[in-house]
Amino acid sequence: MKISKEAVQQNRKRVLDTAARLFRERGIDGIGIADLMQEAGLTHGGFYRQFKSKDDLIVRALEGAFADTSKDIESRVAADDKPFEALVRYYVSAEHRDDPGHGCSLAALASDAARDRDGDLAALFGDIVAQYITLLTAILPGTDPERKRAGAVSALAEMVGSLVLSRVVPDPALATEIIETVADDLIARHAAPDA
Amino acid sequence: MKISKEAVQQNRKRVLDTAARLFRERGIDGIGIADLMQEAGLTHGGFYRQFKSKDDLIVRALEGAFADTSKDIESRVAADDKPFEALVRYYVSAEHRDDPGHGCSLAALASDAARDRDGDLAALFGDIVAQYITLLTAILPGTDPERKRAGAVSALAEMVGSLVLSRVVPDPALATEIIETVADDLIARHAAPDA
DNA sequence: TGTACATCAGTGAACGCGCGTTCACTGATGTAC
DNA sequence: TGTACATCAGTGAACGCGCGTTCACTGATGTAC
Repeated sequence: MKISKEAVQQNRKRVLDTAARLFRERGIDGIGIADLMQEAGLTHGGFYRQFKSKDDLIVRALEGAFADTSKDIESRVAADDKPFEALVRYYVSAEHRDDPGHGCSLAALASDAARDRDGDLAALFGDIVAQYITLLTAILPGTDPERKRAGAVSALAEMVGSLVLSRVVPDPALATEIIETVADDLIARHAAPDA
Repeated sequence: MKISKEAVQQNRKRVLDTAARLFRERGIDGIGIADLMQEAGLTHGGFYRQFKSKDDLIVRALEGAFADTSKDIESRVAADDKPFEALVRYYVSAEHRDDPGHGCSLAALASDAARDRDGDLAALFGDIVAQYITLLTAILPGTDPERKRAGAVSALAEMVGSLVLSRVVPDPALATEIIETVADDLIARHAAPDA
């Protein structure tokens, strides 16, 4: 059966959102087209009328995932008079750690993306890193632009690293210690403008 | 043909070393038993006389990988009068970034390991994280044990994060900036004992 | 506005390939005498 | 020390399964008149 134009758009969006979540939760090789389409309420046969290939879907879905995360972050940061602190508390948190499907793609898929260096995925992740650094540079307290950018780079590394480590550690006490220590450390370190 | 006991041990070690390198270079799903055995100079049929399954190999190979990395680190750190600085320069370096096959398993496979939370792999990675933190706590300058441990946790997050980010970024200038900024930042931050 | 028909999003069976795993076989090793 | 034989690491073909992808088909939509 043919289907209305609105239904087509809804279905496409549902597939993209489902993919964005499942790729982050299970890894790119951890979810197949058939299962993915079923979770989106469709059958696998129709997939190739919407996307050129699985690789095509991967890039489009993760572009969407990053756009969503960015919007999330910007709305939280804009509403706060201590934007850097707000960002850290949001990013370096048990909630973010425990919900990779709706969190930062960088932390969820970085080692996968690092492996196809020449692909579109690496290009996308490179852009994501650059945008995070720009955002962090903008909201870090301080006046010296060079020091702010350096602070942004090392803050991003520490944020992403803490999430990755906290996710890999099975011991809940250690996982919690990592999150709390890093969040406190980042906030304390950047509380005052550089003197 | 049967084979001498020494040859058996050599073959087994060659398979383990090859696996440890290829898993880190290509990811756990990025290398199959047949290709792996061929790279080790054998055929795939004999694999199951040495290992129970691919999962069994994964854990044993990465145990070996971590033991090798530990030995590497300890020899460099012991030979230096500024052990923390030596560790950072070794870990957060372009050489380490460009040779994942002989580098830290945490940075190479963290997002993969994070996904099978209940498996033996997660247990192993949890131990690795705990050991890194213990090592860093021991070699960090300072006297307050609590502050040293907190410094170790956030230093580890920053080190692992910088490697992961630097590997995912295709732009060489940005990749270099990440490595250099983080190494300098960590060393500067921990140059003096806590006051 | 109503009717006839072409379009095409989605269905479900099928294909080909690569992977982890199994198995009958080989022949050098190492042991028993 | 030398000989006969059992062992078993490694070989290569084969199996079963899941995956990405293709394709003939369906039938509601949207268009042409």
